[in-house]
Amino acid sequence: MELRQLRYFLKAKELLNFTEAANQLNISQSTLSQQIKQLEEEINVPLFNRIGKRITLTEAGLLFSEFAFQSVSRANDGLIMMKDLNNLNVGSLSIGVTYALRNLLTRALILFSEKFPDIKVKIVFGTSTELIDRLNSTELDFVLTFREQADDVHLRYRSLFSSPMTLVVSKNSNIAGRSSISLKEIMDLPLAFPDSGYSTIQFINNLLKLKKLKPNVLVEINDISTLLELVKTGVWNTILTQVSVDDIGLSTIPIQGKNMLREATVISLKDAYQKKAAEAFQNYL
Amino acid sequence: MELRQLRYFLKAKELLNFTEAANQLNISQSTLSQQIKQLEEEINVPLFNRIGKRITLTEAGLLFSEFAFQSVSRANDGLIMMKDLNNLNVGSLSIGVTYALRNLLTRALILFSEKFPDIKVKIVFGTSTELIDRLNSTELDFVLTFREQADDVHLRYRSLFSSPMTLVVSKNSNIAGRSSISLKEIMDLPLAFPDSGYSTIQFINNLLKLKKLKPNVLVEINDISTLLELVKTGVWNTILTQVSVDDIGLSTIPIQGKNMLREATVISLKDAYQKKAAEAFQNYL
DNA sequence: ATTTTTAAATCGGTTTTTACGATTGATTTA
DNA sequence: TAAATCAATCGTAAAAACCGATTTAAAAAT
Repeated sequence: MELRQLRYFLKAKELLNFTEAANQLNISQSTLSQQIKQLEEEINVPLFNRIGKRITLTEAGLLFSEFAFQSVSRANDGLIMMKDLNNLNVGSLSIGVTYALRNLLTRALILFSEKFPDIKVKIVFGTSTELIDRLNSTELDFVLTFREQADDVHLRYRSLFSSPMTLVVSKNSNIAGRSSISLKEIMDLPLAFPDSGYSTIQFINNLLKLKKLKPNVLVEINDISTLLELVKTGVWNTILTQVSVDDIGLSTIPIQGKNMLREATVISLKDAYQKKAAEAFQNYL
Repeated sequence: MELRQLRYFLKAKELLNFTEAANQLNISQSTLSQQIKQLEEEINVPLFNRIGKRITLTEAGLLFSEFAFQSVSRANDGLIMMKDLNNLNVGSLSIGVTYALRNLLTRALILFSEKFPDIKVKIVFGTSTELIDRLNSTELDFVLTFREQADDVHLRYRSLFSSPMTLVVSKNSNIAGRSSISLKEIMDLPLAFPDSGYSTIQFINNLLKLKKLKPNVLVEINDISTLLELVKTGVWNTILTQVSVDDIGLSTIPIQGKNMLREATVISLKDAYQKKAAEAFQNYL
C-alpha cells in the first residue's frame, strides 16, 4: 500500500469514473485500473462494484476511503508543516549565552521576536564549556560567547565584533574620566570580581598570572547584575568586557596592553543542519 | 512522498542507526540512505543531523515524525479494518497486562477463547510504563492496568472497576478475621513485597513516604505467584490490590484510609482503529 | 434489433524507480 | 595506531509503474 495508490483511489471515488480520474491525475486509464486492482488485492476486498461499465463504491470502499483520506491528509499536513518551518512560521530555537553577552542577546531577542512571533526561543545562560557541551549534544542550536583559545574541528566560529576589557568604576569615582589605565594600576584598587567560573575572569586571571600581578579582590560574586550594583556604590571596581557594561550607568576605562580584546563569537556545530530560525536570529546580533 | 519512505524514516528515527534500521526493514543500508535522502529533498529540510557517523533527529525530523506516524498508522488501520471485515472469525489480538490483573485477564481469556476459538491471543505481562510504550509502538492492541496519575492525550482510558488495597495474610494468621487494618499497624508486620518495578508497589511506597512510615520488608520478589506462596506459609504478609488475590486461598484485610482504591482500566490508542476482536474481548472483562 | 459510443480491463513493451553490493570516507573503539 | 563501525555514493540489476493499443462489454443511439 502506497500513498500514490490511496491518492488514485480517492480521486476515483470522487469522480466514479476511471477515465476522467486518470486524466485529472495525469496518468493513463490503464495505469489507474492497474493500481486500483493492486490495492484491492492487498486489502483483499473490492473497493468498487463493476456493474457493467459503471462503477460504484462498495461498503468496504466507503469504510476504507476514510482511512485513505486521513493517511493522505496527514502526509500532506506534514509537508505543509515543513514548508512552514522553512518560512519560519513555526519552530523553536535554543540559544546558549554567557552572562557577559546578555545585553547583546536581549537586544537581538526583542527584534527577532517582533519579526518572528511564533518561534519559541529558549535561552540558556552558562559557562562557555558547559554551553559547548550542550551544543555538542544538540541541546542548543548555537552558543554566543567569547572566542576561546583552542579551536574545535567540529565547531564553526563566526566572529561578531571585538570588545576591549575595561575597568568598570562608579561615575563618581575620581578616576572616572581617565582615557586608559594599566593592569598594574588596577592592582591597587579594591575589586569585586565575577565568579571564577566565567570565562572573562579566567581570561583576566591568566593574564595576571603571566604578568605575576596580584589583584586586590575583596568580593567574588556569581551574578553580574548584583556585581554592577556593587560597583555603582563606588566602594568596589571590577573588570569586564566593554560590551557587558553598555547602557548601565557606569564608567568604563579601557585597560592598556595588547591581548585586551575579546571576540564575541557565534559557535555552532559544523556538520549539523543549521535551522532557518538560527540563521535569522544571528542576523540581529 | 510514499508510505514506504515514511515507514523507513520512522524506523530510522526509532533506532537512530541506519544500518540496524535497514536490517530490521529487510532492505540494504544504501537503499535506506537513498530513500531518506529523497524524502528530505522533497520536504526540503533535513530530518537527521549527520555529525560524523552519528545520527540525531533534527527539529524538523521530530515535528515531521508525528505526521509520518499518523499517516502510516491510518493506512495500517485501514488495512486492519478490511481484514476485520473480511473474516470476523480469524485474527489476532495482543494484550498487555500487569501482574496485578492476571486473574481478571485469565477469566476473560477463558470465556473469549471459548467463543472465538480461532483468534490468536498474545498476552504480554509487564510494568505499566513498559506496556504503554509497546502500545504506542502499536505492538499491543490494548493494555490492562491500573490508572496512573497523568493522562496522555494520545490514549483512551476505559475504567472497569475500583479495587481496594488490602493486606494479604495466611488464613491461619491470628489477624485473618479482621475487617480492616491501618497502614501504621502494617508497619509492625513482617512483609514480603513485590519487586519495586510494579506499579502497585510504587503506589504503596508513595503513600508510605507521604505518611513517613517505614515498612518491615523482609523479602522482595518479582513473581506474584511465588510471593503468594510465601504468604501462604504464614511467615510473611504482603500488600496487593484486592482483585489480584481473589480465589487464591488467602485472607485479605482492607486497608483503612482514603486513596486506597485503584481503578482497573483498559488503555488503548485514541486515534487508532480498534479491532473487532479487541472490542469483543473487552466485553468479557 | 443493430450499430455506435463509451468505459474498464488486459496485454506487451518502455521507462522509471527501487534495491543491491561494493566501495569510499570519516569516526569511534580497541 | 589499527580495527571496527557506519553513512554516503556509485554502477548495475531487478522490480514497478506507466503507456498505447487492443479487447470486452454495457449503455446509448439509430
